[in-house]
Amino acid sequence: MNTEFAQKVFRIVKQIPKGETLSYKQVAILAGNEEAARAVGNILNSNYDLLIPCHRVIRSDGKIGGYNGGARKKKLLLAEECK
DNA sequence: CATTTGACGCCAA
DNA sequence: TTTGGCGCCAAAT
Repeated sequence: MNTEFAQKVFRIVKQIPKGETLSYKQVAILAGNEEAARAVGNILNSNYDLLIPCHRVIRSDGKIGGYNGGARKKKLLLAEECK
């Protein structure tokens, strides 16, 4: 990475409270690039950081989207912590 | 260095 | 409402 954008993305996603979910677009906006929703997902995927609750980041459509460990697991994980 | 890829998003049929 | 297609960005090839 080494890019400010990626850094912001990580910081933001890390700060997502338990039970909260943000869309890639929202993260992109908070990161400073509203039109970088795609890049956000790409960054999380390329830099899967266990310190980052990327499972809290979903699509703006409300769909789960993708996940390194499987979208299914991600959904279950969210349901479990949102509890 | 140029091109493709991909965990997205929005608009038009 | 469900598809398809286009546009966007950063990272990987």
